[in-house]
Amino acid sequence: MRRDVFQAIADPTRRAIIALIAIQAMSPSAIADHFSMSRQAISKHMKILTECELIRADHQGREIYYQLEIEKMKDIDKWLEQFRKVWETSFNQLDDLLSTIKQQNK
Amino acid sequence: MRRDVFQAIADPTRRAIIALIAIQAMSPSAIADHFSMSRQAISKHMKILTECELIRADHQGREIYYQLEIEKMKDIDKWLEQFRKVWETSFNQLDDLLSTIKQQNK
DNA sequence: AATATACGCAACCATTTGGTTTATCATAAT
DNA sequence: ATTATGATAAACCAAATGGTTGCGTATATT
Repeated sequence: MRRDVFQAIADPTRRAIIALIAIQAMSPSAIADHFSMSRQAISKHMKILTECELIRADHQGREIYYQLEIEKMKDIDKWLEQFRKVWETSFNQLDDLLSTIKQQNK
Repeated sequence: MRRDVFQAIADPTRRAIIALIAIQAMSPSAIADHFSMSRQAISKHMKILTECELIRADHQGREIYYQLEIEKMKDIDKWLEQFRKVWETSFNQLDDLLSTIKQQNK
């Protein structure tokens, strides 16, 4: 059972959950109200998100407030970093220019 | 069959492929040499990456060179944007400070 | 003390995923 | 013309995924 950030954010429901609790910590039931899905299904998503440490559980009485672990989101950013170098320089435009020249010389 | 960037990068092999061809366009066979996996399996990954427009096929004779569509990678960056706001401000440190104060007041 | 609420776990199920092997097709080389 | 090479497609399979329902348990409420 693979359990990393990338697999976690692959599911659209989980991405929506992340966006929800980024604003404010929420209980599973409260989250479930936002989806047409059982509370148990949400619980499973919360488990996956917890396992890859994208969220943290904060027990308060019989309720559990899940909070986004924003630090972990940076993992995605870190992975993107290598590509950001490419798209921030104008390599692409340069490529396009070069192939245009090649075409013209034919 | 869902086919979006997030589902595409969920698989570690596909992430490795993306990193490979980011440097230089490559044929499926050349890519397959980097993995202990059949050429056909790589082809399937290329198909998925193509379907979500993360890569582009460049046919040259009987070979196909796959190239990263760097623009599409920005989709991930765009999604991250909303969270970047959170981690770039010092909300987290503030939270930590507040809970420390709460602890001390007990 | 009895009841209601919030939650997670287990068992189950259909579908998807990620690989395999075999077959087919197109281009290149002999 | 024949053979070799590069690639996809199809059929198949085990495992993972994403949901369900039913149940047990802890905490609140009455």
